Amino acid sequence: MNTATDAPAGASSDPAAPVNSLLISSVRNAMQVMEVVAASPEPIGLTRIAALSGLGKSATQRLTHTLHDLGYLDKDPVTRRYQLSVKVLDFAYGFLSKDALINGAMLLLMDARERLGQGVNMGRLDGTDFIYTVRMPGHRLSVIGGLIGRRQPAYCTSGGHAILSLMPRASVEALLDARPLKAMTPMTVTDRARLLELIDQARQEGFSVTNQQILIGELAVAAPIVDGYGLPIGAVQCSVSTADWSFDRVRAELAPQVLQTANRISRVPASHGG
Amino acid sequence: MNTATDAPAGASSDPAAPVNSLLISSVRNAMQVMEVVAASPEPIGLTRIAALSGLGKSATQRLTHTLHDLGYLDKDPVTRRYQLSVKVLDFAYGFLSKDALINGAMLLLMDARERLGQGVNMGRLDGTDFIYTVRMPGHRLSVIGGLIGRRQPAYCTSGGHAILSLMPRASVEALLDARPLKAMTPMTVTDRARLLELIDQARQEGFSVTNQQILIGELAVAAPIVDGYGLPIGAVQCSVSTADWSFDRVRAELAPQVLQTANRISRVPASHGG
DNA sequence: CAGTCTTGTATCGGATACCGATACTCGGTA
DNA sequence: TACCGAGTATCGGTATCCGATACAAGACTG
Repeated sequence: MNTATDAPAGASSDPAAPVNSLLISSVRNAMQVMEVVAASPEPIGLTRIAALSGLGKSATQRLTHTLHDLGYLDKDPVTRRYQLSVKVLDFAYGFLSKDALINGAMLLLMDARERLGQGVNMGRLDGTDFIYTVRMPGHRLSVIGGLIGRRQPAYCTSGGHAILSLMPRASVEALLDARPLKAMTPMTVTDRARLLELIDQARQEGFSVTNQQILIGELAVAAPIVDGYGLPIGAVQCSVSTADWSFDRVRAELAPQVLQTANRISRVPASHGG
Repeated sequence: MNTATDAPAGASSDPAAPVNSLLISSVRNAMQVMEVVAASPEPIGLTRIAALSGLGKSATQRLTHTLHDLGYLDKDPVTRRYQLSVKVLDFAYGFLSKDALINGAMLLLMDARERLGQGVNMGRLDGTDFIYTVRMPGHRLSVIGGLIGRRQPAYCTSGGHAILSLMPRASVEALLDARPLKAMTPMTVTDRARLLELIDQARQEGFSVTNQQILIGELAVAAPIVDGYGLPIGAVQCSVSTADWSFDRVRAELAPQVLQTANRISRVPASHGG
């Protein structure tokens, strides 16, 4: 019974070219489970994983079992809840260790931290998010929770503004329209036009300073890193507390240093894909 | 308890309990692909992935396609080679952000870095490896390549010795026997008896100092972190260059501080699973 | 402590969708 | 031009997932 007429129904609707390569659903499902577990703020049980991932209980059971067996999920023997295991750091290491930008930037970031006396970070755009790839914590607690892989919506981070400032207008607008602009704090700018202004300003000045957009009491400054063609591939970022810093002082004292560091990284020979 | 009466060889084979839950092979395969790509020192093509993972070309094609489509693999449009994408950092963040030990230790590690004037790290055991979970780079280049997720055989790292020193003798021997003791440098101790001595010494002193076991020119010192039951759950580690430090000076000046830091972390209330 | 609910574990069979085999496209090379 | 190696695509058989279902084990109620 060759279901000749039965075109590739289901999700992908492109009638023209649903070529070979449909997705392998179990992989999709397994990754879904991994993401659900990763996103859960605490160890998570089977039923909950099934609910959040939209998979059936049986499927979830086999998936968790498989992932546990492969060593990617730890399972509390008494509560039977799952969480990610250390093994996922292998992927992080695989990524970090061969990313040219990160390796080229490390020393310059360490230098910058020393000169600034503040923690500095590096990150890049992924979809509509700004995601941290390097964190150099400063001398004091300051920005705790400074972990690699943290994501924040690009529109409300200085790093996001810095990168967007060197992207074509159309891409910027597409990103802003891609999802609703939610306020994270009472200070968060969610007005589309105002955001475009801020991004324009960042383009003119070479850096972006944001005021408590993500977190009350946090000022952040960032400058874009560019590749050989002048396209933005990341940003250097530094955040400080309003307890110790004013917006203007950040602009005057930190911004130039952050900008300089970003420029230096941009010039590191093989930092960019080219 | 499956005492080693007669383990029927072959694949799964445990005659008693081949219960439900066999592994989902596509997931196994997908993860295999991810690991191969992660382990490859440079972007890697389809054929090579297939060869290294032991999968067929068709299967590999669909797996890479799927993983690419899901956003876990980046594909160079011209060379058609794959590498891990930033997205894998989501898993790292998912793990790091909810690991109690890491969160509890962060501030103390920053403190330690400041007091020592040296970079400090934290890590734990995973299988036979010591794996870094926190890296606080020091003021100078010193140990570059200091990336999260890096693995090293436990038997030739100070962190490994520190952790092993508080494990039951049988477990230690099992670990040492689990795989051949290879020398990473001419200085690497690969004699089983000698390793046991070093681990014993670490137990007595509370810390372990190693001399160029992994890398020529690198001295390292580490002390174990314990949970409420006195069981080792990680180690604080610090490595310095033989250019600036002697073995004895590390013992005299760094070891006590490292030990103290590890003890402090051990006492952080909710740092351990309990 | 019995009843009830919720969560995890297990089994089974049918339809699905993986994977092996095979062939085509495309660049680079001799 | 012929050759070669790497990536891409198609197709069908059958191994294998997943839905449906039922059982076991705590947790909470009354």
